[in-house]
Amino acid sequence: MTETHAPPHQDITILAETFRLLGDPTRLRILFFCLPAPRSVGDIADSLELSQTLVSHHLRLLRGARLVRGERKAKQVFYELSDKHVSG
Amino acid sequence: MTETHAPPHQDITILAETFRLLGDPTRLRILFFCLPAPRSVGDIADSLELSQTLVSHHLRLLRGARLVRGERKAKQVFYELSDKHVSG
DNA sequence: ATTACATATGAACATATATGCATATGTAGC
DNA sequence: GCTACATATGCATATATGTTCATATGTAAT
Repeated sequence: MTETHAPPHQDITILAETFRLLGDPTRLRILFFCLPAPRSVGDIADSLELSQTLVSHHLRLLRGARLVRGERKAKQVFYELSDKHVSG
Repeated sequence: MTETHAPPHQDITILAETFRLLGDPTRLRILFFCLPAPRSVGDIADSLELSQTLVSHHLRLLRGARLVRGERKAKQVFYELSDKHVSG
């Protein structure tokens, strides 16, 4: 029985939104970089050779979609993927 | 050993491009609709209440990324997901 | 050939989005 | 308090992108 019904609009919306966020090379690089371990904004910017501002902007979007989580340690904020089961 | 190296630029580019294409609700709906069985352009347009032109444009993008494959049967063109192992 | 039907293509346009610049906010030490 | 460092935010902008309209291409029947 290969019956399949279209997913409800809301699911489609959320799915598409998630894919859209993953659909940018800069954001993907940021995500991969944070995959092994939490990284500070400055570390991300330096390592990926991106401006601090740009990284912050992208992190905001990723945060908004709960793809990433930021934790403050003194002056720095370390970001990690919010789905813990992904990074192990 | 949780060592992870960043994927090469080309892989990132292709991945991001794929995600970008999936990141639009209309295209997602089209893909889900073609998931159970090949569908003609007209069928897609009617069923999803989209203009024929719009469907064609989106199908072109999906074709370009080899996410979808179109086969002509007389006047109609039927589209299916190109990765056969997905639909089974 | 002409007509009808199905799909594709190109141009135009309005909106979305990525990026940079300037600046604000937060944190710690003097 | 002030200064230095790290991150975030708002505005401006150039480019990308989704959609529509008009039209072209392809296919089949008369």
